[in-house]
Amino acid sequence: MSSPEIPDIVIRRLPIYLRTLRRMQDLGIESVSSEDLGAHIGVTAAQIRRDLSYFGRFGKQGKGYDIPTLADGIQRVLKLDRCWDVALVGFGQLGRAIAHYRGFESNSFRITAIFARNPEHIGDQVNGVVVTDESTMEDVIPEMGLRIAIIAVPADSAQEVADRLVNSGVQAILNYAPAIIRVPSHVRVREIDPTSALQSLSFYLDSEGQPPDSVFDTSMLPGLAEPRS
Amino acid sequence: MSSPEIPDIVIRRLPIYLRTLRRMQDLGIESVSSEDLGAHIGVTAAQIRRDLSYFGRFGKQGKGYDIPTLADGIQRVLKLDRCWDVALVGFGQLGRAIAHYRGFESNSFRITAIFARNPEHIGDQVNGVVVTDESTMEDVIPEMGLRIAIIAVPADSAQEVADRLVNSGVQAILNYAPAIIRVPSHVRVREIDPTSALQSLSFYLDSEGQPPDSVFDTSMLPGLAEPRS
DNA sequence: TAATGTGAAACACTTCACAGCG
DNA sequence: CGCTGTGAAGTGTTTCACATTA
Repeated sequence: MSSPEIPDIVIRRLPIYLRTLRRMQDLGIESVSSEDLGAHIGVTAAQIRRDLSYFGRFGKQGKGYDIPTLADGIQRVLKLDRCWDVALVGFGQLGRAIAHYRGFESNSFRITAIFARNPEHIGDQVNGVVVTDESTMEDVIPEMGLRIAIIAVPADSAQEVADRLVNSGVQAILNYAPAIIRVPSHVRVREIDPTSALQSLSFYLDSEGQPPDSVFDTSMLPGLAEPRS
Repeated sequence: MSSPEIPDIVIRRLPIYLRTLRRMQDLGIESVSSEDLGAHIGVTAAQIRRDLSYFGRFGKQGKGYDIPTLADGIQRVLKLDRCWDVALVGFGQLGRAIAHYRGFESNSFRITAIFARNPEHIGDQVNGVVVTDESTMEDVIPEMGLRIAIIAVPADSAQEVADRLVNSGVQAILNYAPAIIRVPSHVRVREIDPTSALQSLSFYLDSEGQPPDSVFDTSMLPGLAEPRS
C-alpha cells in the first residue's frame, strides 16, 4: 500500500499526471479512467495504475478516478500542498531569466533568496527579492531554512557551489550548469541540460547535409568546424 | 559491434561522456580508464564500457581510452561533427532568452530561424537572425531544410506548433513548453521541464515546515495556498 | 599487468491479464 | 458491466566477473 522503495522514475512522472489532471479539472471534467489519462499523456493505462498503486487506492472500479481527489492526492504525495522557498545561485544571463520566470509561483515554489558573485548585481531586486553576495550563502540559507536551491552559475563553479549548498543544509538541487555535480546520497539533483538534450537528438537525425543553398556554411565559422562539448 | 537497437538511455548519456572527455582533453590529459571516467561522471565503469561497446571498440586493454580518439568517436556517433541549423518557435520571455543564449553554438547547433506570433516582435534581430511571422513556418522550415526545432510557446499552443513542425519536416524537437506533445514515431522529443523537476524533487524533502520566522507566509498569498500544476 | 569488451546473472521497470469490486 | 489494483510474465538495463589482449 504505502511504500517500501518507490522508483524515482515513478516520482518523476507524477508532476505530469498532476498537471494533466489539473488541466482536465479546469476544463470541468469530473473523472477519468487510466485509459483516458494515459492517452492524453502518452503512457499506458497499466503504467498509470501501477504508478498510483504505490501511494494508495485512488480509483473506483467501473468508474475510474475522481479528478480533484486524485490531483489532491498526488499533490500531497509530492508535498506540493504547501509553498517551498527556493534559493537561486547565479545571476548572469541565465540566473536573471530564472529569477524573472513567474511559472514556479503557481506551482508551489518561490525564489526567496538570490545570490550573485558580481558586485555590480548585488542589491538588485527581482519581485521584491534582493540579490545578495554569494559569500553570505552559508548564513542566509540555514537562517531562512531553505532546502531547495537552483544552480545557475558557470560549469566551473557548479561543484563548488553545490558543496556549499549541501553544507548549508540544502537537500534538493535543480542544476542548470552544464556540469555533473556530485553530492552526498541524502541530496537529490535534477539536471536541466538543453545542450545535452539537443546533442542526443542529433543522433536520430537523417544525416544528409543541410541543403546546398544554406546561407550558413559551417566550415567558414571558426570554432564550429570542430565542435566542442 | 555496430548496432541492432541501441537503447535511447545510452544515447542520452553520450553527451555527458563527450563533455567530460573534452574537459579532460582541455586539461591536457591524454587517456582515461572507464574507472576514472565513471568516477568523474558518477556512473559505473561497467556502464561506460557497455555503453561504448554499442558503437565499436574504442579502448586499449591495459591502457584505457585515448581521450581525443574517444571524444571524436562519440562526436561522430552523435552526428555532432557538423553544425545543425535549428528553428526556434516562440519569442516571449523564454524564447528570447533561448535566442540570446550562445551556448549552443560551440556545441554543433545554431538557431537560424526564429518564429514569433506577436507582430510587435517580427523584424527584430538576434545574432543576425531576423524574427519571422510564425505563419511562414511551413514555407521557411522546408526551404532551409531544418530538421530540429525548439518549442518555446505557451502550453496551449505547443501541440499545434508541434504538429506544424512535423508537417514541415522536423524530426527532432526540444520542447520547453510545459505540455506533453504527441508526435509520430519518426519524430523525437525531449522535454525541458524545470517545474516538473522541482515538483519531483519536493517528494524527497523533509517536510517540516519553513522556519517559523520566515518572512513569506504562504497562506497570505492568493493562488499559493492551493497550488496548481 | 592493467584494463577492455562481453556473456551471463541480477536487478529494475513495464505490461499482461484477470480476480474482484462498485 | 467497466475499470481498478496487482500477481505474474515479459522486457529492458545494469552489474558481475572473467577471458582476452596490448
